[in-house]
Amino acid sequence: MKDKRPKYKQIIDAAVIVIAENGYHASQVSKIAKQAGVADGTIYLYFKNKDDILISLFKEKMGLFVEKIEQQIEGKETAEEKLYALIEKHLALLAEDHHLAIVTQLELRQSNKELRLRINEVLKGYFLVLDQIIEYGIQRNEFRKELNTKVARNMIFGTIDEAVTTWVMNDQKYDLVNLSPSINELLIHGCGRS
Amino acid sequence: MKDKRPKYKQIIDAAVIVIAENGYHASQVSKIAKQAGVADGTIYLYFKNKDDILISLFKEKMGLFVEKIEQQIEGKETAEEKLYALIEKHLALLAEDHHLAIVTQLELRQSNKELRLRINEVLKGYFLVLDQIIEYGIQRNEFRKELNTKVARNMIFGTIDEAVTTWVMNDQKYDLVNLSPSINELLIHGCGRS
Amino acid sequence: MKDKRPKYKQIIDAAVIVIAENGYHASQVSKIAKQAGVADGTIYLYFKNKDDILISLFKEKMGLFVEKIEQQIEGKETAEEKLYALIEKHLALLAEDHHLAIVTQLELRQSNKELRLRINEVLKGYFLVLDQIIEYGIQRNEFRKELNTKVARNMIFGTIDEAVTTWVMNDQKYDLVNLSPSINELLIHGCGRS
Amino acid sequence: MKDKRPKYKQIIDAAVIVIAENGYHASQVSKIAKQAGVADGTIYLYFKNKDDILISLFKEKMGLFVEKIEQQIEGKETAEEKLYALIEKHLALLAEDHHLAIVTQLELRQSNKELRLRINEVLKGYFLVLDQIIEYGIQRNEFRKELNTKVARNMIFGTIDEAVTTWVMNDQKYDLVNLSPSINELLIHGCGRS
DNA sequence: AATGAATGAGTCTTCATTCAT
DNA sequence: TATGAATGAAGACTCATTCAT
Repeated sequence: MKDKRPKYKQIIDAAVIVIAENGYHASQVSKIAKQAGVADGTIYLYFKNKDDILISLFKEKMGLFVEKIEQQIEGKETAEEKLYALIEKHLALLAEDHHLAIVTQLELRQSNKELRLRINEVLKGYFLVLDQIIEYGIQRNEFRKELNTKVARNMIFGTIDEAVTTWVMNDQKYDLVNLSPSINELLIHGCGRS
Repeated sequence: MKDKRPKYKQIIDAAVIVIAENGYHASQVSKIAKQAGVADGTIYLYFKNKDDILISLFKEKMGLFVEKIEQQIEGKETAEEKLYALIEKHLALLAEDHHLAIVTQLELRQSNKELRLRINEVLKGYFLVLDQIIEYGIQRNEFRKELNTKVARNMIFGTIDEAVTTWVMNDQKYDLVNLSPSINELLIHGCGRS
Repeated sequence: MKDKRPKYKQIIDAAVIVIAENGYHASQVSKIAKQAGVADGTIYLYFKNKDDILISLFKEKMGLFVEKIEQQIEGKETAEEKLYALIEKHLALLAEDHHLAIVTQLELRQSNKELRLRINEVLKGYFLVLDQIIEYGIQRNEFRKELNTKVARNMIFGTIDEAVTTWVMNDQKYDLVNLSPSINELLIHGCGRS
Repeated sequence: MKDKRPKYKQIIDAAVIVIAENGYHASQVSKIAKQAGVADGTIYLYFKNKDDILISLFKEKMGLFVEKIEQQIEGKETAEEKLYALIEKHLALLAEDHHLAIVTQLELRQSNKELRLRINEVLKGYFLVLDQIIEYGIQRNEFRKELNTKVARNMIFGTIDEAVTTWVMNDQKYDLVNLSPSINELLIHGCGRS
C-alpha cells in the first residue's frame, strides 16, 4: 500500500490534475509526464500502459477513500449515525479535492468497458461497507426487515453519487457537504421503520 | 421531431445497434454507415459530425422515453401511483430494448465532457417530470413538506439509474421490472410522511 | 495478377525506390507514401501493414521474375541451354533494375523471420523451375544420375545469388551479365557427366 | 584477440544465445545484459554501441571459425582434400553450435546495411582461404586453368552457405555434415578438369 | 441526394544510451 | 569498474471528414 517510490505517487497526482483539467481524451501520456516532471518513458517504468495509470489512480484514491470512511464510521453506535457519517465524509472528501471529484464523477466514466469493469472491482470495497451498515441497521431494528439489501445499497450509492455528479456538473457552485442532512433524511426515511 | 427523411432514423437505429454491440470506442462512422446501409459520406448529409449522431440519438430516444412515461403517469391520481408508474415504465422500456439499455447506461457515458453536457440538457426533460411528481406529492400532503426537491429528484433518478446499470453490468440476467416494488417502497419511504 | 488499381503498383514501385535508397530500416511508411505521391493513410487502403508492402512487393516482382525466366527457358532444347538461359536472364533482370537488385539482395534479407518465411514461400516457384531443369538434365543424360537434386538446386541458386550479392556489395562496378559464361561453366561442370 | 576481461566474452556469448532464442529484433541490450549477468550500463564499458556487440561477435566467432578451418586444411596435400576438409569443417562447426548457426545464417543478416558491410570485411578472411585453395588447385593442375577465381569462390561459398541456411530453416532436422560428400562432389566437378 | 476513395492529423509505446552514484 | 533509473526521439496506424463524381 505504502509505495515509497515517490515517482509513482507523483505520476498519479499529475494524472488527476491533467485529467481533471483537460478531460480524459485530451490527457495524453506526454501531458501527464510533463505535469509530473518526468520523461514520457519514465511513466512506463511505473505503469504498464495508459489504462494502468487510471486503474492505479482509482485503486489508490478509492483505497484511501474507503479507509477514511471506515475510520469515520467505526466509533458510531447506530446505523443511522454510521450512514450519516458515511454521507458526510463521502461528500467532504470529494468537496475538498475538486480535481479528484471531476475525475471520479465525469472523466473516469468515459473509459472503456474493460477499464470500467476493473473500476467496479475496486468499488466493491465500498459496496461492502454499505452492505454492512444496512445489515447492521436491520439487526438493530433500525431498518425494516423486508429491506432488499442490494436495492437499498444501490439507492444509497446512487443517491450520493448522483448528488456529487450534479454538483460537479454545476461547476461546484454550492456547498456540497450542506446536502448531507437532506440526503441522510431521505435515505433514512427510505430504509427506516417509521 | 417527425423527421420524415427515412435515412435519419435509419442511421440512428443503426448507431444504437453498432454502439451496443461494439462499444462506444469501436463504433466508427464507417461501421454505422454500413449497418445503416448507406455510404459514409451520406451520414454527413443528415448529421453535422459524429457527436451529432450521438446527441440526436439521445434526444430522439429520450424524447420518446419521456413521452411514454408521461402517458403512463397522466391518468394516475396519487403521487405514489405516479411514482410507481414511472419506475415501472422506466425499467420496462429499458428491459425491452437491451441495445438501448447498453447504450444509455454504459456506452454513452464514455463520451466526452461536452457531449455529456449536451446529454444532460436532454435529461432535464425527465427531471422536470420527476420534479412535478415530487411537488404534486408535497401539495397533496403525500410527501413531507421539508423535502428538498432537488435532492429528492437526485435520489429517485440515482436509485433507478443505479438499478438499471447494475442490471446491465450483470448481463441482464434477472428480471429488471421485478425490482419495481422494492425500489418504489424505498423511494416512497424516503419521500413519504410516515 | 494484373492489378489495375494504379495506386497499388504506384506504391510498390515507390517502396522499391525508397528501400533501395534508404535501406529497410530507414524506410518509414511516410517516406514511401511521399515517394508514391499519396497520403500516408492511403497506403493502408491497399496494404494491411508495412510488412505487407514488402511481401506484396516481393510477390509481385518475383512473380514477373519467374515468369520472364520461364519464357526464356521454354524454347531451349537441352538442359545446358536452359540453365544458361536462366543464369543469363537472372543476372540481366537484376542488372537492369539496380534498385530491385539492392532490395532483393540486401534489404529484404533484413526483414524479420516471419517475413522471410513468407518470402521463402514465394521463392519456391523459382526453386521449382530449377528442379525441373535438373531433372530434365538427368533424364536427358546430360547430368549425372547420382545428382542430389536438392543439393544441386542449392548450388545453382547459391552460386547465382552470391554472384549478384557480391556485385551489389561492390556497388555494381562491373558488368554482371558478363559473369554468365563463367558461372554457367562452373555449374555445368558441377552437374555434368564428363 | 585474447581479451582477458572475462565480461567481454561473457557478453558476446550472452548475445549469441539471446539473438538465437529471441531473434535479432527482439534482442534488446537489456536482455543481453541480463543473460550476461551484468547491468545494462556495463555493456557500454566494453562495447561502443549495440552494433559493436554484433560486429565483435561476428569477428570473434568468425576468427575462431577461420582459424579452425585453416588448421584442418594445413596438412592436406591435394586441393580436393583441402576443399573436402573445408566443407566438412564448415558444416561441422555450425552443426555443433546451433545457436551460432541461427545467428549467422538468419539473424545477423537482418542487421542494417552498414553492419553487413562490416561483416563482409570479416568474411574476407574466409574468402582468402578459399582463394588460396582454388589457386593451389589450379597450380597443381587439379582445377581448370580457365577458372574465374572470384566466380569459383562465390560458387563454393554460396553453395555451402545455402546448404546451411536451408538446414537451419528446416529446423536442423537432418544431419548437416552428411551433405559433405554431395556438396564436395558437385563443387569438385564444378572446378575440376575432367 | 448519394457515393466512397482519399486525406493527414494525432498518440502510445519502445529501447538504445547516459550519468549520478 | 559497475550500476540501473531515467531519458526522449522516433514511427506505424486509425478514423472522422471531405469532395469530385
